[in-house]
Amino acid sequence: MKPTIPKGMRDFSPVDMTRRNFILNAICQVYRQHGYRQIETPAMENLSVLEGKYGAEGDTLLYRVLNSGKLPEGPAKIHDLSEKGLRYDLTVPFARYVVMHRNEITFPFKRYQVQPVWRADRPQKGRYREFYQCDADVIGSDSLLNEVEMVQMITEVFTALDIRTELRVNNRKVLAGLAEKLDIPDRFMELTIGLDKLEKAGLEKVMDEWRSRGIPSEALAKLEELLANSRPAGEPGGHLTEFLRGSEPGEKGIGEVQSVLDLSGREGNASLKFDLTLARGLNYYTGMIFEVKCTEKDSQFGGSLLGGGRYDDLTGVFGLPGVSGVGISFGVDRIHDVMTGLGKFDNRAPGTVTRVMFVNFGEAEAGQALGMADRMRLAGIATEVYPDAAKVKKQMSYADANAIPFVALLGSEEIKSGNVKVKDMRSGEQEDMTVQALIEKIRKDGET
RNA sequence: GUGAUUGUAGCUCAGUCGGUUAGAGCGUCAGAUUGUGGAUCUGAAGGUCGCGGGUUCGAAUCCCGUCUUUCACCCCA
Repeated sequence: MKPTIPKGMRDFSPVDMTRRNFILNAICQVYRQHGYRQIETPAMENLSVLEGKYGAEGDTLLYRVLNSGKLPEGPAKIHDLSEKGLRYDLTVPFARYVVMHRNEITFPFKRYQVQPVWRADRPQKGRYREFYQCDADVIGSDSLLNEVEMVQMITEVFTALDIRTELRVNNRKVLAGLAEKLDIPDRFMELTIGLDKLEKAGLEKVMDEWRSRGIPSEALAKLEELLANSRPAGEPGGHLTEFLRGSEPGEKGIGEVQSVLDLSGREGNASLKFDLTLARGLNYYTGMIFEVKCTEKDSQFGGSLLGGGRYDDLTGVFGLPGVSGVGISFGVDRIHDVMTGLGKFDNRAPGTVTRVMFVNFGEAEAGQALGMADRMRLAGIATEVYPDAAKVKKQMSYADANAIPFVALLGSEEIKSGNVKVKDMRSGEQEDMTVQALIEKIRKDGET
C-alpha cells in the first residue's frame, strides 16, 4: 500500500513546527499582554451549531462526520447520516462556548484560541483544507476601545514578525447606509460582493455584473460617481460622509470608522487604512470589519493574512441575545508561507533546542555521560547522549545535521583526567574542561 | 461546484520519431580516516515512470478514465 494523505492536508516536519511555533509565540504573547486568556473547544461541533452561520456557501464547505453505529437502510437525508461536523472557524464555537458557560464567565470576556479548522474547499495557493487559526475575541462589551485594541494587537504582531502589511478597515453599517442611500437596501449582498471584487476585477466588469443582476441604473450612476471620488483615500473623506448623511447606520458607521482611525496609533508594520471596498463574506459581522494583506514587494501572495470584525448577535441564535463581540483571526499557515517566501526565517527559528550532545564511546563511557547529561539538564541545558556507540564521524554528523552547537567527548582519556573535551561545532575549536566549566560556557553562549 | 494544468529515485529535473537494460545533480548510506561534522574522492542502495484500462509486435512516450498537484472563477485565513 502506498501511503498518502487527504487532499489539501499536510504533514509538518520539525522545521515547519519550529517556524509555526515562532509565529504562534509572537501572536499569543501579544494576546496575553493584552489580557486575553486561552480556551479550547472540540474539533467537532453538532451540525446545528455550525449550519447557517457562514452563508449558503459556507454550508457546502462544512465537513460532515458520518454517524457511528448502524446506518439507516434505503434513502436517507443528510441529518439521518450525520449530526456532527468539523469546526469551520473558531468564532462560532466560541459563541456556543460563551452561551454554555455564561454563568462562569465574567463579562467582558477576553479569550484567545489556537486550533486547526477544516473547510472542504478546493485547495490552491495559500488555501488548505486543514489550517490553523489564532483568534482573539472580546465578548460582552460594545466599546469601540475593543476595536482599537484589535488594531493595536495586529500592528504589534506584524511588527514583531517583521512583515510589512496593510490593515484595511471598513464598517458594515457604512455598507448598509450605502445600500440605503442608493435606494437598494434589499440588494445589500450583491452590492458588497461587487465592491469586494473591485480591486481584482476592475470597475468596468463589476459595473457590468451589477447591471446584469438588475441593479437600477440610477443607483449605479451614483455609485460610480462616489467610487470615483472616494476610493483610494484611506479615510472616509468628505464625499462619502456627505453621501451617507441622513442614513442612520451610515452616519453611525462613519463615526465608528473615524473614531477607530483617530484612537489607533499608526506606528508599526500594519498601515491602517479605511477601504470602502472591503466587505468580508461572513455574514455575521455587523460593525467594524478588518482585513490584513501583505504589502512586501517580494511577496506575490494576494490572500488575506487576517480577518475579523464585530458581530452584535452571534450568541442570539443559541439563546443569549444582546451580547456583542469583536474578534480577529490570524491565518497562521498563510503567514508561514509569506515569511518562508521572504526568507524571514533564515536567521531565526533555530532547528533544535539541544545545546550539547555527548558522544557515545561504549557502555562504560556512555554510563558516565548519562550522569553528566543529567547534571547539564538540572542546570537547565538541553542535552542529548547519542544512543549508539557508532563511529565518531557518524555521531558528529548527527550533531551537525541537527544544528547542535556543542559536542562533548567523554572517552577513557577524559574520564581519567576528570574533564570532558568540548567542541564548538560552529568554530571547530575544542578544549578540555570540567562539566561545571561546560555549563558556564553554554550559559554564556546562550546569552549572546 | 466550473474551466485549465501537473505527475519519471527522498528532492530538483532530463528522457529524441513509440524501440529492447529509464538517466543526471543534490540528498541518503558505506569506505578512503578504528577519537572528530561541514570540503574532496570512491562505491552502493534507491523506480509498479501516479493508478486503471485501451491502441500497438513493442508504451515513460499515443488515446480514454481516474486520482493527485498547481492556477483561475467562487469564496476565504
